[in-house]
Amino acid sequence: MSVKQDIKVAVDAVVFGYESKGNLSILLIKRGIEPFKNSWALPGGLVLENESLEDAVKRELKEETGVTIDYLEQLYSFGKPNRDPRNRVISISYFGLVKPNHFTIKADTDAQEAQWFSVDNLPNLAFDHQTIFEMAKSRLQSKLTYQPIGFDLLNKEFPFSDLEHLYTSILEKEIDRRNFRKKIMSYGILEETNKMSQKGSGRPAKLFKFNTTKYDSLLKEGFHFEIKFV
Amino acid sequence: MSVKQDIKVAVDAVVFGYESKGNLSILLIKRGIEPFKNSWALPGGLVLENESLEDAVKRELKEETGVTIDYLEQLYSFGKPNRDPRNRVISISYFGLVKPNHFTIKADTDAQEAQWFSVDNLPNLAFDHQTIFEMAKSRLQSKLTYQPIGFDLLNKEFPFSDLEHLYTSILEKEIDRRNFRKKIMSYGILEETNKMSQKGSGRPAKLFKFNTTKYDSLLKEGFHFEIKFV
DNA sequence: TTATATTTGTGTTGATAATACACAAAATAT
DNA sequence: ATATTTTGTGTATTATCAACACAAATATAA
Repeated sequence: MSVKQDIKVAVDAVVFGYESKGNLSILLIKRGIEPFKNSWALPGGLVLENESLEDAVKRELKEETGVTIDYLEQLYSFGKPNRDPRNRVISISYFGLVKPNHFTIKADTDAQEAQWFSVDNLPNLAFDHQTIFEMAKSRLQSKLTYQPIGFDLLNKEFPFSDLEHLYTSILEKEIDRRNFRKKIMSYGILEETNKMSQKGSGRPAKLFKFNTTKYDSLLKEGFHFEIKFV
Repeated sequence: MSVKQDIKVAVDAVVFGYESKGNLSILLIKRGIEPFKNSWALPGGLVLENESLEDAVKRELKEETGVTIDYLEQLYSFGKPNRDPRNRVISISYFGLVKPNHFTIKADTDAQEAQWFSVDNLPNLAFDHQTIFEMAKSRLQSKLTYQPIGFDLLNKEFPFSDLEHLYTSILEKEIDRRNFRKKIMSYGILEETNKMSQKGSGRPAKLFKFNTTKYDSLLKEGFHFEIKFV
């Protein structure tokens, strides 16, 4: 019983960016063709015959947005028969993070419009992209608590308070600043630089950087990153 | 630049079963055709045009093994260009659990051979199925610690020690029996029956059952299941 | 220039949860 | 009847979590 199968395979990416003072955004592109022409959608597209899924996402992101991705992992695969009105398309979705110094959009010739949208002010999204976004947001929230991915949303050097604000705004919870700092510091994965933050109203802050090497070596010893809240 | 895409979409399932005293197994089928003819492989196959991914897994499992699944979730999608030597096939893999009273294999007319294999004595697997299995095993190990899925590997009523052995053998770690029991009991998700285990050499044990309703209501109050170890 | 507002930086204490630890009771097998 | 296996249970110590407030450094406004 061999059935001729005609299913298209696409990838889509939910790419998060974070700016100081609680502004979490994702990258969207404006569709140039039907269906959902002129709607906003997640960047992505069909996988080519000879590229891996991850290569496909990276290529599409480059073509459509020009943004350099700092962290990428597979999210989930969506395959309901009618998620695309034309024909059957299954989409393997990816979860990405971008540091602020990589925010700049330079779309290729392929260029539809690409733009950052604050997550709490999203336009209507094409296809089932709203569902995909929601899963990505919830993945982001839960990952923050057991993996130090927050640092992939901050520049290499950052004041400690940026990390605080990142956690409170993304998890939508208050934290005790002293306990939070004590906890993070106790892990020894932050390295103090001798620089200070410049701008800003208030006392200047020391800049820290995340020490990847240290984190990796701790992992090998069975270290377990975990941030719980009130 | 529209490229004609010809990629096949398949599903595969890593289905775990657990028997008393530390025997963790997965379901495999013997392939009837090339490539990898007569090799063992994960149950699965091509997705039909009009069925969802999850329906496809369930159908394949029924056709190929006849086993009733007690827990099913998506695992990961594998899409390297040459994972199938014939043509490009991406596989959406699933993670399943089966209670002992559903172990019996009754393969359909479709029937290749199907069989349970102890996880520490697996044959060589077709395609990249070894990789898929390893990811599933590691998912099982980590899920055990933060979600009460162990109960989907036990019959409805079970002696407490079955749960103990399940944890120690799957996580390959020793536990303190008293502390483990104290912890699980403190959650109030186990209900005591008035039955006792019969067979077995040693003191008979009370039988418990997992109270799904209670667990669900606790979840709503922000309850967080967690089992840590030495 | 003085006062006000904003943000950074820091310790201690009490409460809660995790860990370490051993032996008697009930059954089966010899 | 004796030995073996498995179940069932409590306490004391230690580590972690949670609650809590104020001074120092700078920018802004009066």
